[in-house]
Amino acid sequence: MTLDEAWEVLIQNQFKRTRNREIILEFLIAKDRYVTAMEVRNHMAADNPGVSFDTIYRNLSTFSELGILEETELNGERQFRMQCDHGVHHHHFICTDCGKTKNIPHCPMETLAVNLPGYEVEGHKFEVYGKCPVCVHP
Amino acid sequence: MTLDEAWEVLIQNQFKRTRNREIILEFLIAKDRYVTAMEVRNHMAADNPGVSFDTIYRNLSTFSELGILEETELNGERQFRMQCDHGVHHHHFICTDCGKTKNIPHCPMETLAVNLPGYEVEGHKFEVYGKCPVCVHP
DNA sequence: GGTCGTAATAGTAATCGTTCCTATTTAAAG
DNA sequence: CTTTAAATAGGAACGATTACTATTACGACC
Repeated sequence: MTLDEAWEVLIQNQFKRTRNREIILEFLIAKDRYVTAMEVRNHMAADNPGVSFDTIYRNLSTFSELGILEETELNGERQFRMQCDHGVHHHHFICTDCGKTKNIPHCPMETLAVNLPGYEVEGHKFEVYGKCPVCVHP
Repeated sequence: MTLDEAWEVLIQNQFKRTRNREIILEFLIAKDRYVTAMEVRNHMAADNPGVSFDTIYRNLSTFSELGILEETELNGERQFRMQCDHGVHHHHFICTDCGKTKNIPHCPMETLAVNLPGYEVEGHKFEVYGKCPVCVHP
């Protein structure tokens, strides 16, 4: 998702255009991988040393709810990355070294739901961890 | 896994037979679902009100490393349950109401690894969330 | 451009789960 | 029974996240 597309969603939902949000979005677009709130804070500190964690978490959560970001939980931390594939359902391989992700378009639920009769499926999580080709050969 | 099987593994690895461990194991066998450290503590308090979280986490971690327990991360918390299927690789449906789990013997990695050329897969996580048949009709 | 109402924020405190530390206790081997 | 190392209690410390409140800033309207 591009910066313009993200702002379009935000403005459509009556959110204001602030410098903090601009910096957060630019950072996430540039990174193109899962980042922590702390990483966002460290990057923001250059422009706004007094930024509050409240601001960071509130905005990241908002972006996530609006589908601008994807969110996961890794090593006991919330992690965020730009929405890829324009919101089309997918999963990720996540490199445990550099954090880079690779899309996995295939979803295991397609072939699995039939095996849960009587159950009401609400969601699922599928992630593959390991080393990406770059990090395999250091 | 039964209590006897768990103790067999522990004794083989030179761990001592303590009352704390007995209570933790009995609790987990009785529950047959993912539980938090806090739930373990609350149950232990009846027998041993002064039990320390250090003791609980240390033992749960030990059990997990020895394959006596399975561990996952749910809602930002570590959760533990008895090893099922005698350690044969599997996944879980987890009921978001009662916490009960249902085994999913099929693993999506069987059909997927081929699509990650050059990548070194180290692990994966696959969980399905929703309501079990009992919780669908309250 | 100025004013106004509300969203957004900074700064800080509080919470929660987990881990660390150290003196004491206990299992179990001799 | 003694001995010794493992196990534990109790509490402090930690890191991530959330909550609170006074202040600031966006942007709609005039």
